Amino acid sequence: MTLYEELVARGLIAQVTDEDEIKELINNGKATFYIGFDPTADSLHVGHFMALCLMKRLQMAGNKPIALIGGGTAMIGDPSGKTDMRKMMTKETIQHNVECFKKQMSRFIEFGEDKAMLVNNADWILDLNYMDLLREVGPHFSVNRMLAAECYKQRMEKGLTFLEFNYMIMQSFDFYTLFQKYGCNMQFGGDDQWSNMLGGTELIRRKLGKDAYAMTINLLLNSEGKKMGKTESGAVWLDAEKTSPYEFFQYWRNVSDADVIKCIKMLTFLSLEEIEKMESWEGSELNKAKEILAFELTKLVHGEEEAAKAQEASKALFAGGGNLENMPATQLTDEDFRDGSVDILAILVKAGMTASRAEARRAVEQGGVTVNGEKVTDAKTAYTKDAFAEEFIVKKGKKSFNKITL
RNA sequence: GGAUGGAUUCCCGAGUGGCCAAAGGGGACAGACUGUAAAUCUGCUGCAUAUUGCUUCGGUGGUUCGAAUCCACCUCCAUCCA
Repeated sequence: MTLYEELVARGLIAQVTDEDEIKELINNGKATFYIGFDPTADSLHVGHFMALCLMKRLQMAGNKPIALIGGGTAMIGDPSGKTDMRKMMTKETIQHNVECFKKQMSRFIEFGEDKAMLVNNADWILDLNYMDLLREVGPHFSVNRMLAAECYKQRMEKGLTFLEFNYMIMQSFDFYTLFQKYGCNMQFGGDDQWSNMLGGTELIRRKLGKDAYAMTINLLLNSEGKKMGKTESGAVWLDAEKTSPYEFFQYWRNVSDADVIKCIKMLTFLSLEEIEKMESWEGSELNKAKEILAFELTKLVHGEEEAAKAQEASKALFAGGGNLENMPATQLTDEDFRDGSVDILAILVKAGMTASRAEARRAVEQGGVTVNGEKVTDAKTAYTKDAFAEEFIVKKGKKSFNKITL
């Protein structure tokens, strides 16, 4: 099976500019391709992870990857897929994020001579001269056509500033620059990047009369059509400090039936034969597939050891028995004790299980809180230090656990 | 620059002087049912040392016994005209 065929089988490919040519290039390791990552936060998320996996797959087939960090484009903010204007980030924040991205990326992709290359578009975007740029690339963009692009269409109702409007031009300029500097002939990205990427291939064709190609991968959407990798409290981060391996594991353990196989195909490196077997699983059997998904992903992101720990903790909590060592834990301090005791509400808040005492009270009143398996019915229930000498496990709802220690 | 319409709680959206911590829907959270899934039903949804107090309807001032609601100025957004 060729690489291209595998990508298709995994449901990764969304759109391509020239299928035959792209097949020829990537199957034979002749592509030098880039994927852009705008440092909009201080950690990568699942979407980035997918792109990095793609990079790896292509690299294994002999293609040359360039990871581009958008230290320059982040100054503008990509309007694609956004309904509202983005807050402008300060230069300091962007710089900080760039550093975080670099660190995290090097965990997934090997950079160096004859390996992958890491570049930052701040290096060529920041020093651009407005007039020079306008004269150089301006004539090659038709405003009429840009406005018709899908990524701007959505914004025509809500409003689009000139700043954001320029994003496509800068991204195109990136491709144009990499093409000349490093012979980069392909760009990959999420499907929401399609119009921006086409801008680049067009610019290269018009300015240099050469062909460059673009290919987008499907966004990871759940069966309801929403982007995956998001929770109520924000994105599922790859940084263990922001999303613990346990939380990360749980996120994937809890995907809905309809999405498991798709996630395994798109995100893991399990062989297609193995996945094919899982596709016949039905009903509660799918739970096995979810466990595999959660374990494989946690392993890729946090390493095998952390994945095993997370799995163990999850088993202990949900199936009973097993090792409780690795469940989320909270340590109380003297300040948490008032007159020698802490009440249950304070514990829930301290453990981050509820946002406020009022919310904690509601959970207790509705019968959603247990301590060591016993339901707490009175919100005034308080504990002295002695209570924490033994194991003290609070459970809120069905899935939220925390071990409380002194 | 001009005209018009807007900004309400996590989101959408009602409310045009007291009965407003603010309808309704969505989401989130909790309960039942289940498989750590989905669907469905029920409850719940500003905060707090809690028969009360405090903060919140874009911002700042003002009118009033009392303002999300009235007035002034400002900021931002949309549509049309330039």
